[in-house]
Amino acid sequence: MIEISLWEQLTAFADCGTLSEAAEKLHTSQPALTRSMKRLEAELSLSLFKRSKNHISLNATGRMAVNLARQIVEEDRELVLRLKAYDRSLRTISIGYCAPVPQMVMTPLINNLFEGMTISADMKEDDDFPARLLDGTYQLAVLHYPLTDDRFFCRKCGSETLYLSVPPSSPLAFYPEIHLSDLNGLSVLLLSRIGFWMNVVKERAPKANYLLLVQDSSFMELASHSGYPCFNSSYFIRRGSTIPGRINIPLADAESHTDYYLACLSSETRRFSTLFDQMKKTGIS
Amino acid sequence: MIEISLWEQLTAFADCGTLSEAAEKLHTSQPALTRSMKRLEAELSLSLFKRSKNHISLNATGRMAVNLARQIVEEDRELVLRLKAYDRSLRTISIGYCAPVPQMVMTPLINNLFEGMTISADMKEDDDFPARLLDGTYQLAVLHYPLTDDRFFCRKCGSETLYLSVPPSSPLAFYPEIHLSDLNGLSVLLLSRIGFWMNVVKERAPKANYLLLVQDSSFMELASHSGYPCFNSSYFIRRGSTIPGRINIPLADAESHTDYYLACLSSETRRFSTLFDQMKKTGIS
DNA sequence: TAACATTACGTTAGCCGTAACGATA
DNA sequence: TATCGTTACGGCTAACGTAATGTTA
Repeated sequence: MIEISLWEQLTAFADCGTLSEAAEKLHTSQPALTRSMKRLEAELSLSLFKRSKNHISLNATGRMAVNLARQIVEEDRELVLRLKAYDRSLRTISIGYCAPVPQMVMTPLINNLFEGMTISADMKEDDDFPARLLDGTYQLAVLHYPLTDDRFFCRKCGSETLYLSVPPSSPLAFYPEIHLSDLNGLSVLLLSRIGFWMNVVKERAPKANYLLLVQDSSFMELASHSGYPCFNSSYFIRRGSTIPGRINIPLADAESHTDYYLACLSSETRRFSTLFDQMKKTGIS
Repeated sequence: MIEISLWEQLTAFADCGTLSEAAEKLHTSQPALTRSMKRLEAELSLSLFKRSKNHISLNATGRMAVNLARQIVEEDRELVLRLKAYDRSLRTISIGYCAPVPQMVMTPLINNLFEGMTISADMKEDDDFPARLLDGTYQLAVLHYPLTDDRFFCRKCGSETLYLSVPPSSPLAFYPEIHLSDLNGLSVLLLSRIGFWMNVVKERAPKANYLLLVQDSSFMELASHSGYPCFNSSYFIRRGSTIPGRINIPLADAESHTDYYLACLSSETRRFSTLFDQMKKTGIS
């Protein structure tokens, strides 16, 4: 069995061209390399080099050995990385959220159920969530569309409806319902981290002037003290926590309502079964 | 960079279940293994084992590590084998012959052209010769059918016709030509190593009683001193070296005549170009 | 003469095996 | 009490670095 370090020294020599240079690169001495290469040849019972009195170079077998050595050295390196990634994955749960409300609802639940684990949450458009589940970036995903592929376990876990929030003084306040396209040309307050909702509103009202706010507090302040329309959610309205002095007007667009779906890999169904159960009971609404 | 020996010791432990048993299997001591496994964990900065005071077993990360370790240990082992095979392939030319005459003609040529190399020759039915060229078992093949696939370089290199050889006293001697099927029911002398010809005669005269002889000398002795029919070849007849006291009768079957084709991998065309040239000039006939 | 590979040689660090220890079933 | 894993310790060898040697461009 040939040790990785020998293969590594061989590839270093191939990269450098001379033993001296390779020795420097490897932070070792030239004689040490000479001996290693001889040891390698001895253990293989193969000649890998053409030697003249003060020059050494690879022969055909040696060149092939370098090709193979590069592979196994790289594999050894990757093995360590994969193992560390696996180990980390045992201690962390990464979740992709397509919208803020599911995260608000689920975060305390998950912290409770998987105590001691590191929880990492992403919020973004959920186009690639299936791929992220497959490649292990996420262990859980909340999407606004169901996954039917049987590599996944997927269940509906709630729904949410968007409303337009305006002061009673606003011209929009007189309509019984509003189309998102009515916002074109208007300035609209919007939180920046709202996942797939961002796509919805930008697609339906592309010509609105969106005032993007990173912080909730800034958003609330502006919403409370200005006349700009903004969005509210059935989740907050249902809980009576609306923006002071504003009314919520239904949106006519079908896209303003969505169902949410919780998904994991089929192979991990059992690991997350309690979470799925709880979400079925409580649900997002 | 983790050395292969450490991975190897890990897999040995996984196979054996206890360090003591693994130590025995590896012809080393138990404390040595304890230290190796601790060193492995230290170099990875990962915990791979659940330890109680007098028991040690793999944790989840450890089990994953074993899976990966098995792979790389196996790859290291295979690397050595592949390298040795490659080295040997540089010093040897393996040739598949579908019949004895091409071998007789080409052996001196090849020994001459590739002096110092080990020449290894196979003789057998040439069904799988293309596959053998592709997988590297053969560098050259002589077939009785052409290869049109452009992964191969293939040229006609001669032909041969089979005759029936009988004493003048034989009842068969009166026919101007004979069908192989006429041999059904008769005893026929046959050399055992005749490649694809064996299939030809056994297919055309399946009910003949073939007296298989391994050695040329035995065959010649019996052919000279018995009345059993046997086969002769245009190659020998053309050179006047027929069996004493026998006549050669043409065979009516189309299969009694064949063309020979010399083939190598397209990628090796240049390496063997001189041989192809010489065979084009001299040819088998 | 500068750069390179190899050989010689003294040193040392790392690994091993034996022995002792502690824990468990 | 037998088995197992860990720790301690002393010894040894394999690999190292320095220095010297020889060769080539």
